[in-house]
Amino acid sequence: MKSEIRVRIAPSPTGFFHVGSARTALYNWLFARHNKGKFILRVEDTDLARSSEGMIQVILDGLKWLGIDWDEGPFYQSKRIDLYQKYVQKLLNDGRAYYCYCNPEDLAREKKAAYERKQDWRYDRRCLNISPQERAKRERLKTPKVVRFLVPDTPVSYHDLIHKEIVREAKDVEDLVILRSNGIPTYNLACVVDDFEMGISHVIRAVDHITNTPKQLLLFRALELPVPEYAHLPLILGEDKSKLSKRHGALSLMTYKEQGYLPEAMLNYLSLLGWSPGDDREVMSTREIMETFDLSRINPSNAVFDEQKLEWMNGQYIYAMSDEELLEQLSPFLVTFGLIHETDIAAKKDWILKVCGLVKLRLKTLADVNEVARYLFVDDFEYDKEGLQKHFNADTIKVLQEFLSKFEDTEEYNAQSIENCVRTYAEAKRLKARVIIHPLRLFVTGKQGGPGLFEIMELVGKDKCVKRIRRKINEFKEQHER
RNA sequence: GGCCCCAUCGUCUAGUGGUUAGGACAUCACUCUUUCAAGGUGGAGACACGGGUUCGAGUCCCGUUGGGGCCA
Repeated sequence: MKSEIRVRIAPSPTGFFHVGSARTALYNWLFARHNKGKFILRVEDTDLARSSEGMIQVILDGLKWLGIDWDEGPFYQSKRIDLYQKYVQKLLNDGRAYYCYCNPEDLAREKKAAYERKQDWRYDRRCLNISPQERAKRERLKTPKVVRFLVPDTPVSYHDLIHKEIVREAKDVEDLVILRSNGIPTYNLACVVDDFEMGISHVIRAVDHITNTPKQLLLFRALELPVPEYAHLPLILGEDKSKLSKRHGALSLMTYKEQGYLPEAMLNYLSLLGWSPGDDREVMSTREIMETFDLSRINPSNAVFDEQKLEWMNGQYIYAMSDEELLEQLSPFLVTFGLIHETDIAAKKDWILKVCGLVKLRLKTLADVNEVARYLFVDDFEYDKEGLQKHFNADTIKVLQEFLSKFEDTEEYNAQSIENCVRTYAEAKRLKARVIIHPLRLFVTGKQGGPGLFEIMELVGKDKCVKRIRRKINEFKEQHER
């Protein structure tokens, strides 16, 4: 019987959760759910100076938004320092680690100088065989000391689930620090201890950690602990093709939420960035993705985040929603853009539902509603400049003025009656319907395009339509009477 | 400077020795429409390069180039 699948994500709280970290979380989660395993959340916050409650919250919020739930944790490394120290002590006792009294600034300087001379630099183990007298002296002077791992002189190799065989020569691994002078463990040590303690079966992380893996493997071996499987995911790159970082502010997960992207669309898009189901499916439900997901179908090469495709995918999801669902998702945006008061939403529900049906196809993001449908809600909207050039002239003003009087006289008021009114008027005047429709649309909506004009006018309401048309007519007259 | 990872249309990808190299986004044209979108149809667009291996390489091996990453 196969033992339980247990995976984790181990983000460090930087106050920023970008789509790359989100994708790593997603793949771990998909893998766990697909295999009926456990997904564990662990916060790597040993770098105390840089983490805070708020920064951790950003990550939790991001995961919750995407609908990624975890089975255990969050565990905080900052609360497990004693545990790590115990393991460090064991390595020390076994002669697999040693104290190093070197001044970090000195080493950094040496290293920098070496790089400037275009030379490689590795720690030379100068503290490994320090004399007892020297050691006593340093201890007496309370010289800060770190613990270094004594890297064995054997090559390390392992089978990466995505990259196949990976081999690393011992000479290419330096004696890494595992415990800082302040008693805080470094990343690699804490990671190994936790992966063991938490029973992690598969470490699925981004490829920028691939160089840490041999070090961790050596640590596992020295500690005589079982080793998990490894899968190193390709990186998500920004448009400049560099690794995602704080610099790519736009690629913060929550920015997408604010811009009106749906979590399902984001999840779907992210799932396809580095993985594919093997056939031509693209728009897939989370369940479908979960069922199909397989580590063996991950593409090893880095991928550029394509915002346009995300937009397209989001549009697909919006279009697939029912009017009721859309209303729900859209409401906060309507309020934010000042299109409606929160308190009026319930009362106007039926009307908004109709609006949803009308604009659904034209929304790529929820935030697009302000641009696409503003005129349906409020009177202060912009008039398309090019449209005005085309239709804001004496001829159309004359036509619309005549039309307006007919229009005001109509008794019934719905899309059908409006259309009848427009078409009978056009026929009577031997005009093509579009000669009226185009300027009419511009005057009522400020736009040259959009949903069917008659449906729009029904939703805007007769009074407002009349008011808007008249406003434009008067404006024209004022400009030309002088 | 050392080490590591990667390499199919602009972008995301399918391809696992024999394919007219397939799909999606974006793009262009046509179509539909009162218009804009969406849709439909069609077009343009890729195996980085050089050596091998093989009857036959996008597919396997080596090198070059390019891109990316890591080095408390």
